[in-house]
Amino acid sequence: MSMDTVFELSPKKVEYIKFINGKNGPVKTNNIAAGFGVDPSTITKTIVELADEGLLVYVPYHGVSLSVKGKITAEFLIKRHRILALALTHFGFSHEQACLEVSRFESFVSKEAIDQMCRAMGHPNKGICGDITHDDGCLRI
Amino acid sequence: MSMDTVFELSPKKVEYIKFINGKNGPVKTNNIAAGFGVDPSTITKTIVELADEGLLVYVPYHGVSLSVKGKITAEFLIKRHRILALALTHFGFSHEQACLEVSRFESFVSKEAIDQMCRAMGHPNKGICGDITHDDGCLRI
DNA sequence: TTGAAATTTGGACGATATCCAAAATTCTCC
DNA sequence: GGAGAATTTTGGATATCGTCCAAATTTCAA
Repeated sequence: MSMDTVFELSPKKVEYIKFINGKNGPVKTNNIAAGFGVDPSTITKTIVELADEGLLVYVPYHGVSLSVKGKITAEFLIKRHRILALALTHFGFSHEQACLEVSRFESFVSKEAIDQMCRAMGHPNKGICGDITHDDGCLRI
Repeated sequence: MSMDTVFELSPKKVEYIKFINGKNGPVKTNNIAAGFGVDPSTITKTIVELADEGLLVYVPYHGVSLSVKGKITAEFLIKRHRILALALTHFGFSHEQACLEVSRFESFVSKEAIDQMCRAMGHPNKGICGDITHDDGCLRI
């Protein structure tokens, strides 16, 4: 996964990363599975992939946490969601409508586009489903 | 395919429908295949699916044309692209940047969202890659 | 009419996401 | 500390999407 494609996660992976980010400490497989109404084995398979991509620290049978890279990714995913939803409110969308609509397509929007929109909106701090933070979303180790 | 999901076409199908829309008369398999740099058999398989969905009139070995439903769909797809690209220019995107970015995610944006954005922009007639037409995108037969 | 070109068919693959059943592991309680 | 319960993983299967290749079919053109 190159620098440019770091955030090209599938929609489901995006949701899982955000879910894990919203929990404290290691998250159990059944917890995620229950959160999305899917079989635990589905979660196991996906978290193994996310761990292989370096986004999760996975201890089999004990749960997952975000790696540093995963945390930075999660922060970008949240910012992306909030910037896009905020942008839609500029077109008269209600908060719910904006959130719902953005969830349909956010996974396919590039970091460059988000940066541009963020800049154009003057780096807003208030999103419609939470605050917006402004690190640059790039991982340097 | 219900009324609500008429426009839930995959990204590739969206591209193929737009491509066929841009040609006069029946379009040959090799023409589409060359346009996208894929094997002709890939096109055959996809156009059979689009014909099954009622969007194309397909005469094996002789080419495809848009059905009435396909034409209306194509017009919506084009409008969606142009409305979204125009919206991005409001955030400082260049025309090329906007077009390119929209092509990443347009397939996942609902008709309702486009209607809302179109309304908010005052039903603009000038898009950035062509004019915008304002039928309602619903097929009634 | 016959060989070349175009097209379709059938089979395969990889990626994504899902399920189920069986095996493995961990936990809990006595 | 052990036995049974709960959790998790593994392995296999399915489905969709988009793709390729090789072989068969059909059409076209000289």
